[in-house]
Amino acid sequence: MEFKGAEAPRYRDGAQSIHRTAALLREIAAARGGGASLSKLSAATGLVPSTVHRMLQALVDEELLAKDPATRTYRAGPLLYELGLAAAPRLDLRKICAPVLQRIAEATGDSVYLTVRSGDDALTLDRREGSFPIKALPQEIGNRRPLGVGAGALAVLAALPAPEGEALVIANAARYGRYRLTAERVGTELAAARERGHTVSTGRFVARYRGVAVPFGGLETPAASLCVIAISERLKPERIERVAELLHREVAAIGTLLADQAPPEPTGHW
Amino acid sequence: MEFKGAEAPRYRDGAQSIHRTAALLREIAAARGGGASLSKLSAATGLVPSTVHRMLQALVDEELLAKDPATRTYRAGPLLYELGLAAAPRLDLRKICAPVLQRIAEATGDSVYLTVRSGDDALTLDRREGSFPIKALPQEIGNRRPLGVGAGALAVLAALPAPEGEALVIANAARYGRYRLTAERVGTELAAARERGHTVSTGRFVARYRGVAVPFGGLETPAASLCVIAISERLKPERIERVAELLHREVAAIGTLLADQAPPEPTGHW
DNA sequence: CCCTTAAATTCCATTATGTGGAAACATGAA
DNA sequence: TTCATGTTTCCACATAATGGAATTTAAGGG
Repeated sequence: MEFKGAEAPRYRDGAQSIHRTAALLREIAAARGGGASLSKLSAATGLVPSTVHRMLQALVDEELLAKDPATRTYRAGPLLYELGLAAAPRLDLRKICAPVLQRIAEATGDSVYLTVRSGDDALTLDRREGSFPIKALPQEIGNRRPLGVGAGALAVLAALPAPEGEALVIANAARYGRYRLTAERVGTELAAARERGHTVSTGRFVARYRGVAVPFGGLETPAASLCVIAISERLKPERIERVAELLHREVAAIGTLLADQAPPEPTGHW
Repeated sequence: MEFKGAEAPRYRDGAQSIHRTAALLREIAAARGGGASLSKLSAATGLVPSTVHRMLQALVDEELLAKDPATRTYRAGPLLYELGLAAAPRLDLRKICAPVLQRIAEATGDSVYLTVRSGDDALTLDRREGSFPIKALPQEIGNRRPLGVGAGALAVLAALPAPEGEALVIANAARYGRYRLTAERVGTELAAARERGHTVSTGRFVARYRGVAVPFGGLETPAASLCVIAISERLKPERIERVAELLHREVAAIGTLLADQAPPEPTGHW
């Protein structure tokens, strides 16, 4: 058995299949909207199509994934939902931030995103739609992308201590190409974001939308960000500033909410 | 490689590892409270301990599971939660039933459970606590057990067409031993439940609690049940009848809610 | 405390299992 | 139609997963 793709086997023992399976699952959670095709998954994981096909079939058999026969795309399946129920987080950031998202959506009329770090990825943890008729919904709840891709995911990086953030940019270097980015570029943006206190999306990947995000957490609590996204015309420079200020105020509010909540439980994840 | 346990390889191709992994994950979701130990998982899956150990380690590496170092038990990990987010169900039974559970909890003062079918298992989809100080909380959200074990899971069976229900009892025959049950016994209880319209737990597995459940769904919508659980003293025969009537009324209410909702989407799961 | 038992973990020779190349088969575009 | 792209099946091969045995660690019991 040879390796086709770039990633050398990062882990030790006889568990290649489990690591490959996990990589596939994460990759499927990265797919927007419709789901992921076999060839996309093959390219993204560096596994040959026949292997991916066989694995996907087994995962569908187990209902970990579901296959749309019309489009031949794969998406997260019922068993994943059910297993997720059993993994209720200790610190339910989604619940805690729900009223905050609501408030921002009402105040701005635009879409609001809560993004957190998960390993090398940014994860869309929650979303609220604003009242403005043209919805900017580039991300679904549960979607993943490399840290640094887009305003929300860049702000998550900015929530981390600088050395850690930069290390993650390096770690993700190989993945940025798919988003028309480079590690250098992300590094520069990250530094700029630290200066400014907020991020603005470059519109490099999704042209018609623009986003503003403010980081929070990163030490006791997970690195995260609040992000407002709208069509570009609705986010001209002067409004960006106003939205950023609003987000900063709400981040402060979350800070006090978290201080109340978080009894430093030794066990486990957020 | 030989097979130690009872189950012969149910699936075809070169995907043993994926099926074993899925079995492990399901088994961990079956564990109450603290989590599952390696030996329990080994026994439950029929895999030798060294194999289970290696797989669990890999799953923990991937954060699909988390290990409590103190008790050396395994439970669902953060990545499962995150992947579950991406698998939002089309028909969100949990959301739809939320107000119903709330109402029942307030009316009875006892714990209320929403249980659904997932393959050969019953799955605790949601729970609400009543005001009575002694809480009957034998199940956590996300917990699994074989269909037929306990009032709620027996009522789920009763929601299915009789032949299908009986077939599932046969399919689960080998698993009932762990719950001090037999397929015959479950079959009898199931028949009785169909007569009566509701189930009452025998208290065979959890002695100090008693439960009453009423089935619903099973055709267009997934087989499910509403269940009220309390300490045995609070569920004497005459109160059981009154609670069962209340549950029947609420089941009817769900029926109309579902009729409004469910646009028969061809794709996928509930 | 020490002794016994059970469970968890590591090790490693063996081979069943997963692999990936190649070829067949679909699908959709021009 | 033909061509190009993506999906699926097939199968000989060698790697990766396996499980028995040995070792280590923890949990009781007296």
